[in-house]
Amino acid sequence: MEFNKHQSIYLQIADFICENVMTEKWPSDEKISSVRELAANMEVNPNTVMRAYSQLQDEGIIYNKRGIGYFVSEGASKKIKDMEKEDFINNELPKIFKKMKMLNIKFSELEELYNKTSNGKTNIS
Amino acid sequence: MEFNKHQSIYLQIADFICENVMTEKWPSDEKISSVRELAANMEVNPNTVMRAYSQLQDEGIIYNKRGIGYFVSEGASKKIKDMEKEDFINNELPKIFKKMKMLNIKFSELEELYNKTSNGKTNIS
Amino acid sequence: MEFNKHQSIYLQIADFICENVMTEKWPSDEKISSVRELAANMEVNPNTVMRAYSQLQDEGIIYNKRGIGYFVSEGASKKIKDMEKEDFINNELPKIFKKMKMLNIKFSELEELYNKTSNGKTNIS
Amino acid sequence: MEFNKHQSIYLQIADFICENVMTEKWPSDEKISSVRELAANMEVNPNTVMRAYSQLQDEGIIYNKRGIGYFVSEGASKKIKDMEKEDFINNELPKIFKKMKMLNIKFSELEELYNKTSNGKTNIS
DNA sequence: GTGGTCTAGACCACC
DNA sequence: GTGGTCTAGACCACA
Repeated sequence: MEFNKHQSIYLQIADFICENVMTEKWPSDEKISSVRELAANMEVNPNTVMRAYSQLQDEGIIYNKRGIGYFVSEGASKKIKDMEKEDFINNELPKIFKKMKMLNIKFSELEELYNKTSNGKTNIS
Repeated sequence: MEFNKHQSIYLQIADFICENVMTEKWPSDEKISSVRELAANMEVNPNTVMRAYSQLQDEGIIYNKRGIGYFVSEGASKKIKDMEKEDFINNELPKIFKKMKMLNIKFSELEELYNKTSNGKTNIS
Repeated sequence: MEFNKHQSIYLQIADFICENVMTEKWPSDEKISSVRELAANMEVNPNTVMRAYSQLQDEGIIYNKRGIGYFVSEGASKKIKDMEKEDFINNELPKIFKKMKMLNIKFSELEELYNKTSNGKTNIS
Repeated sequence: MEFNKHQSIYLQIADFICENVMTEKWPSDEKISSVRELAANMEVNPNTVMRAYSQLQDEGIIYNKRGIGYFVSEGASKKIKDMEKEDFINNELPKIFKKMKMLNIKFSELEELYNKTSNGKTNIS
C-alpha cells in the first residue's frame, strides 16, 4: 500500500478499513486481519496499525474479542455511510462549490467531467 | 489573523497571500508587506513569515528585490489559478466522484444542493 | 566539519551530502544520519541540518520515511552528476573561456597547467 | 543591467567597472560616471554604487578628485589583469580541474567546447 | 526514537 | 530599512 504523505499513515489505514467495511467487502462480524498481519502486508510498524484499530474501536466501527482479534461491528457499514454523507454534504460540498466559483468552473463543466469519468465503468446501469 | 490548528501556520500564510494574489487584490509588481511587518500584524514570529515567503518565491509567485522587499511576480495570479484548477480537476474531483458513488449520491442531488447554495447570492441582486 | 564563512552552513551541508551521494559512498535507499545526529556531529543546530535536508528532499535527492528518517533516492547519484555537468558546461565554462580571453591565456597554456596538476597522481602509481 | 542574485550588487558593479578598465574601454585618467548617474542607469540605490567606488578606490583602481568625480588610475588595467590572472591560475583552475575529474570530463572534451565557443567570434584574428 | 514547526532573539550583509 | 541565517530551546505528532 502506498501512503499519501500529507496525512498520517494510521488515518489512511483507518480509511482503508472503513472503505472495506462500508462497501461490505468485509461484512459484519467478520474477523479482520490481526495487527501484525496487516502491519506486515502494509510494511508498516504494528504500532501504527494498532492506532488505527484503536480509533475505529472508539468509533464503534470494529470491536475486539480478547485473544482472538478484531471484528466488524453490527451495522458498521450504515454507520460509516451516514457519518460520511453528513460530512460530505455539510462540510465538503460547500468548500467545493466555493472553490468552483473562485476558479470560474461552471456547474455544466462539472457535469461533463462527471459523465466522462462515469463512462466505461457504469455501462447501462 | 486566526489560524487553523490542523495546518502549519506558514502554509496558511502562504495560502492567504495566494488568495490575495489570485483575486488580484495585490496586483503584479506590487510590494507586499515586509517580513517583520506581516509578522507583527499576524502576531507571529518573523521566521514563520519568512518561511512562507521563501516557499512562494521558490514557486515563482513572488520575487525579491534585495534590501527592498518582496513583490508579486508577473502573471502570478494566472499561475495560481491554473495550478489550482489542474489540481481540482485531476486530484480532487475524482475523489469526490468516487465518494459520491460509495455514498450513493446521484448527480441530480448534487445539482439540487448547488442551486440551493447559489440562491441568495445570484438572484436578482 | 569546518565551514567556509562565505556560504551558508546549510548549503555546505547539502553539498557535503551531495558529494557522498554522487560518489556513491552513500548508495540508494541507504538511511542517512538523523537530523539530530548529524547536527551533533557537525556541532550545528538541528534546524540548520533540517534546512539542508528539506532542500535536498525538494530536489528529489533524498526522501523521508515518517518516523524513521531520511534515505537516498533511487538514481540520485546520476541526477546530481547530470545537474552539475549541465551547469558546468552551460554556465561555468563560458565564463571561464571569457575570462581566459580577457586575460590573454591561450588554450595551450591551460593544457600545460592541466598536465602539471595531473602529474604525481596518474603517473606509474 | 541585470544582476545575479547570488552575489551582492555592489560587487557586480565593481566587476563591471573592472572589466571596462581592464579592456581599456575606459582608459587611464578618464573620468567615469558620477555615482548618481551610474545609479540611475543601473536602477540602483546610489549608496550601492558608492560602495563599489569606495572599494575600487581602496584597491587603487580608481581615484577621486574632490568635487569633480572618479577617474581611472594609472596602470589600473595591468594591475587588474595581474591580480585576476594570479587568482585564476592559483585558485580557480585547480577547482575546475577537480570538478572535471569528478564529472568525468576529459580534457579533450574541454578542447572541443573551447573550439566551438571560439568560432564565429574570433575569425582570422 | 524520528521529523516538523514555532518562538525569541541574535547577528550579518546589503540597500 | 530590507532579507537571510543561525542558535537555543520548546512542543507536537508520529512510528
